[in-house]
Amino acid sequence: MNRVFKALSDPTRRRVLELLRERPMTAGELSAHFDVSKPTMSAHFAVLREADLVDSHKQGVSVTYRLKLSVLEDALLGFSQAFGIGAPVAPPPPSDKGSKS
Amino acid sequence: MNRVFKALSDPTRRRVLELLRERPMTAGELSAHFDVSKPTMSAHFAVLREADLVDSHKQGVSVTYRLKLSVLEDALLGFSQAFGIGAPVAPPPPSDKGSKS
DNA sequence: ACTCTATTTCGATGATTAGCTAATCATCAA
DNA sequence: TTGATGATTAGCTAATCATCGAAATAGAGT
Repeated sequence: MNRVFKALSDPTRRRVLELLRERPMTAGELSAHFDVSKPTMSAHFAVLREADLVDSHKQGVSVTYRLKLSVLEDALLGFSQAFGIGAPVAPPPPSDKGSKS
Repeated sequence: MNRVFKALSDPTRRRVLELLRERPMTAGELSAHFDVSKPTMSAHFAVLREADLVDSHKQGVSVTYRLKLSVLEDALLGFSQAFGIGAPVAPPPPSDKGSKS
């Protein structure tokens, strides 16, 4: 859990997570959004992987990263609750009937 | 906001915030909970102050630290919402019946 | 004015981190 | 097999960080 907060302490990594929120992306695709070298981005990815905030799988020649939302959720919500902040809404069931998004 | 996450990235500082959640405490009182030197604790306090997560005021010879919950709230909730996690707690205390401070 | 006590500031040190370039690995198409 | 492309590893530097002991600052009480 410390690793999660450590991972979140860098703006570049937070931004990566935000990008990944939309859709899974490859390393190169993600890197294109930042003004740093590929190796540097690769290191950021490693930190995020270490924290279990993303998973990666190789597809042919490229590596696709995917956000593990539940891990982020658990860390943030867990911490928030310790402070009485956050009566977290149940993430999975939007408890809405009929309509879809 | 980056400062907040940086501040949160250290376990000692997170623990300090948790202690402060219960009640305001003096620097010495807080330090007694940790196995590090006073100067080190003082540095941690400075980081928390920088992040605006606590405020400090001197009372006689000692310094009392108080958690600024709303700042922590805004940071955590703001970030969480960007991910669709957490429909946070009800908005801050709607009525100020204490009218203290 | 002196002397406690509480806290912070002042260097110093070892560890970690983000960044780079160059090199390497892995996959795929000729 | 060669060549091209995507990604990571290796090796480095500079900056930041957590930590310390010692010294400086600030009140309170004598």
